[in-house]
Amino acid sequence: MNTQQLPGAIFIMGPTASGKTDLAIELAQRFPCELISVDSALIYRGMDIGTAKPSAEVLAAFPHHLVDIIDPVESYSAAQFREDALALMAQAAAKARVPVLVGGTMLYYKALLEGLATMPPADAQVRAALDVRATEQGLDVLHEQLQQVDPESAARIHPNDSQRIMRALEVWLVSGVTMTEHRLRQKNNQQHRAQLPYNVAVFAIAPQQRSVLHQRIEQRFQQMVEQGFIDEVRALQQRDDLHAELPSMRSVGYRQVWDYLLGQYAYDEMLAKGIAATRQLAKRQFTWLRSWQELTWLDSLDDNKLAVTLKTLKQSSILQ
RNA sequence: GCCCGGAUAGCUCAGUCGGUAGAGCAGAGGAUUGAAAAUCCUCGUGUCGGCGGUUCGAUUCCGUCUCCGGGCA
Repeated sequence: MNTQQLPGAIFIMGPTASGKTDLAIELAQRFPCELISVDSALIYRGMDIGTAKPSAEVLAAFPHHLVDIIDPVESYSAAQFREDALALMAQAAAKARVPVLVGGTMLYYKALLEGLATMPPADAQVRAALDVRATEQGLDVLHEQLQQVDPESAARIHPNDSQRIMRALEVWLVSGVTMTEHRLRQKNNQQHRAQLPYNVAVFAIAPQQRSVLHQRIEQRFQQMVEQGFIDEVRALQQRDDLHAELPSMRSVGYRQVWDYLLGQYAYDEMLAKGIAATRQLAKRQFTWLRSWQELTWLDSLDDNKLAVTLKTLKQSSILQ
């Protein structure tokens, strides 16, 4: 199949604080498109400052899908994202608008592009039980059990990787089928299934110098604090249904401010830890980006990046 | 001015009964299938403050100087 007959789609990836949103908006000003956020933190309502969510004004002028879609007590997933994004992309294409996926949650892009095995979703009760066992018996016992039921997953997953050990056990407990088997079935089906039915242009935007990104991250964190980030977290903490273990409250910055408000460390320490956590996030995002095939790199500081982007889009026939 | 502590990795500090040193944090690289802003793995040579002395050998002991704490005047 000739990809150029397919509807176009644009991915704008990049580490945090690289200017992804600005580029997306410049595109939205120039041709009909639908902005779809690819961000595991922007989904939460009431988490605005610390997630660097575009302002209400910007969102009103340039609506983003998948922003403010759930409450911080709830959780989302790569699988839900895939489903939501596919539906939104189809809607956009039906209106002859180009879907522009913008954000830094790289697993979401991967799930969208490559699909996921058909495995059971998270099961709160099973997870809670596994948590108790991990605390009482130790992670080793869980890893040993995984070794018994699914040796291939056990070999792949490090004995310290609590989250993956528990997920692999959860999949087996809930479905009665090992994760290895689920993934095998996916692999065998994949050949018969269509790829993502879009002609996709992938961009990665970042400053060329890591030190520049680090400066931007530090500045932005300071700004967040000046704009009332602490109060935002305090309000979340005052709700009696939120706690530090929730995915939402584990987000970069929120976790550090949460602990600071509990008196676990001093103000300066909180700042330093919040900034460091953001730098570490950016580093992990770079690891994903480097391993990505076929992407066009844009320098955040390059004044011509919009022109480069438009040229690339024309070359790949996404724009006339 | 005198007395007592300090001075070791980017930061906080441990240590070497004399054989040139190691943790945490930061940083770098990697992994990543329903929590992913999550979770996890790997990576540690630095005039051991300067100069001199003792010694086969000093970051370690001695002297002296500098700087930083604290105390006494």
